Amino acid sequence: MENLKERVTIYQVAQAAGVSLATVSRVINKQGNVTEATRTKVEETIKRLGYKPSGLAQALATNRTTNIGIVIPSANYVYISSMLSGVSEVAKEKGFVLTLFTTGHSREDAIAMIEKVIVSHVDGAIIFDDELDEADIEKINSYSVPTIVINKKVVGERTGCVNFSYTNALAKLVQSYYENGGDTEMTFIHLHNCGRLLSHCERRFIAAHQEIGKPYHIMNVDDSYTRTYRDFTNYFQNHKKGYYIAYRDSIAAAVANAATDSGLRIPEDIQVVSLVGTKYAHILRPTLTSIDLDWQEVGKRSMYMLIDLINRNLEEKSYKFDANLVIRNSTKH
Amino acid sequence: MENLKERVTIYQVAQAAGVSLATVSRVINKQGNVTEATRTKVEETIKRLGYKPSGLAQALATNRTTNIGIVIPSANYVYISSMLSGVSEVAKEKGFVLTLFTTGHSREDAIAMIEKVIVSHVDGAIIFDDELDEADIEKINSYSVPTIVINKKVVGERTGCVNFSYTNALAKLVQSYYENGGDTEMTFIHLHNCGRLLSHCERRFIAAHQEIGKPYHIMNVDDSYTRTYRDFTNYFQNHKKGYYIAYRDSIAAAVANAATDSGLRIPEDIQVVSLVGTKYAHILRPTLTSIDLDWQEVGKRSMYMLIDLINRNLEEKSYKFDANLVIRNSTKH
DNA sequence: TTGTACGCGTTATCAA
DNA sequence: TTGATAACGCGTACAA
Repeated sequence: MENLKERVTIYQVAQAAGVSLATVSRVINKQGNVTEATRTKVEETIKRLGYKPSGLAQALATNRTTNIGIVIPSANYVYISSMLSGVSEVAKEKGFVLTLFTTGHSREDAIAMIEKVIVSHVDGAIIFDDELDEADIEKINSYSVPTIVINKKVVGERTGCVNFSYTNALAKLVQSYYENGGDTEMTFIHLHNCGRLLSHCERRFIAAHQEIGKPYHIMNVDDSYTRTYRDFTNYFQNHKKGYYIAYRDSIAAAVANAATDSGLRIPEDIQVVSLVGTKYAHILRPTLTSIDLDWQEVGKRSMYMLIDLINRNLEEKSYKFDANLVIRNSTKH
Repeated sequence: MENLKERVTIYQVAQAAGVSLATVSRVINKQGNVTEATRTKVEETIKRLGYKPSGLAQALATNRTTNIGIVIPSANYVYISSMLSGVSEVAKEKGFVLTLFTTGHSREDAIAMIEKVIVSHVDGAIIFDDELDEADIEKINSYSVPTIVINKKVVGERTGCVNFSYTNALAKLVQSYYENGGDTEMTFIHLHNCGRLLSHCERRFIAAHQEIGKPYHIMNVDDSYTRTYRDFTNYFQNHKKGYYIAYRDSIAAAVANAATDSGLRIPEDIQVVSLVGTKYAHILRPTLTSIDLDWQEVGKRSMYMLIDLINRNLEEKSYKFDANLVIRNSTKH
């Protein structure tokens, strides 16, 4: 209420400089039609009074906030912060500021965040949250805030999207595994409530096995390095062979470390794959076979597309990133 | 300009509901003094028209944005995003939204961001950027936006701070190294332009050696896993022993991996320490001796303090986190 | 080149 | 319980 009470307004500047507030406004916005004399006079008083324009009032008057809303899961995953970093870099370059809307695991929460985005008057939004379905996207779209949706195919007048070929890469992985004489059954590590990307992969994993009539396993684990490490350490007491597909590097590392620490060899006894690979996939030892994607690039591209969307010159409203399977030391092939 | 053209205003709701806009405002803000009949009537039209209040106009009228500005380096480090994650969690719990101001490596850039923070009318700010000095903090303070500064001792009427005991932990590390019969010289890995935290540590490292009259090394490296790995791989051709102190996990891992891949043993030949340890310090193999700090907790605490500061009931304006030296497998002791 | 007056979408203070 | 009306701080046609 009172934390900004002494804010200097444009009106006070005008008065102190002996001009009208319109003139001050012109000086601020560097519009022409101001004498060099008055310009310097105004600028001097601005300095002297320590005047800063109110972004709020400017935004209200111009209907532009130079704010971009970004909706992401609150989970502190490396690939998410990489993406954010990419978005942030481009936003900065283009003079935008990012407002963060983090979602929890529930759909209600995600919807509540969408509401906040609408209320917040952002110039555009990037949405990366698996809980939202098309109806929700429709909603934000109906308020005509330009939106780029990540990992969901949806385009519209004011909507574009960025997608990945994860499931294809995964299918290829499964296929080549058996073509190369894979002998033990593959196990997909299921995490509860970990979003659409993972569940799509799981479905594709199952489908790929059904197509070729091979048996497979699904295994439930908590989304935590520590607990997964503990669970697999127990598990490896009785299981000395296996091929495990984990969601992300930390989970895969938990499996790999549990195996190594249990005296099993990678990849001879145990093979591990990380679905969402980050730079840690090649920093960790053994290095992890993973499906790689430059998430920073995903963020950048999304932001570039959003800016084009805002300026109404986005040609291709859909973009697809290739996720590449990179074989490293945690698998035989 | 036109991306929000069809925004429904409170006035239109009032007209459609056949009441005055004051009444609508009361309904929105759930203030009493509204008949149940008119309340439902208004709420119905709000639904029907899909009205959403404008956060901008609300903020302008109330002088409260429910936005918190957070100034952080653009570097995509794990500890920074952990911190951000902590801030974000508390912000969400308390009904605030985060606006991100990322700074580059230059001081000018950091100052420009401070300007933006002031313009943006946030209710408070958390500043975690090593480029800023006290004069800059003074400045933001003079605009009376409540501020929590991380990693810089500065308190004031509307300013608090959160600090760490990194340098103490580092001094202890050096001391105990020589007490335990450390034989090879210690090498501090210097990164250019990597902020105050690192340079403070470096100074403390040097001082600790000078106090006990021991020689030491400073080594320059780029702030990148790949390049550091490459440089050390070359370096280890001619150096078969050493104790290296790196800024963060990735850099330490680069040294450790380069050593291992060059056929050297850790910790027998090469010892490595990570200054800013994150969860990867114990995921990586060998596990890294590091100075640990719960950065998420740092973020949380900062946000809690900021909220208290905003509400004018922050008792202790300075808080210090203990950074703990954790010995793991990358060092002998 | 400069100033006047109105609009942006709310909240809040008074009257009614 | 309601409804005018004045802020909030700024941008901008239009007039001077």
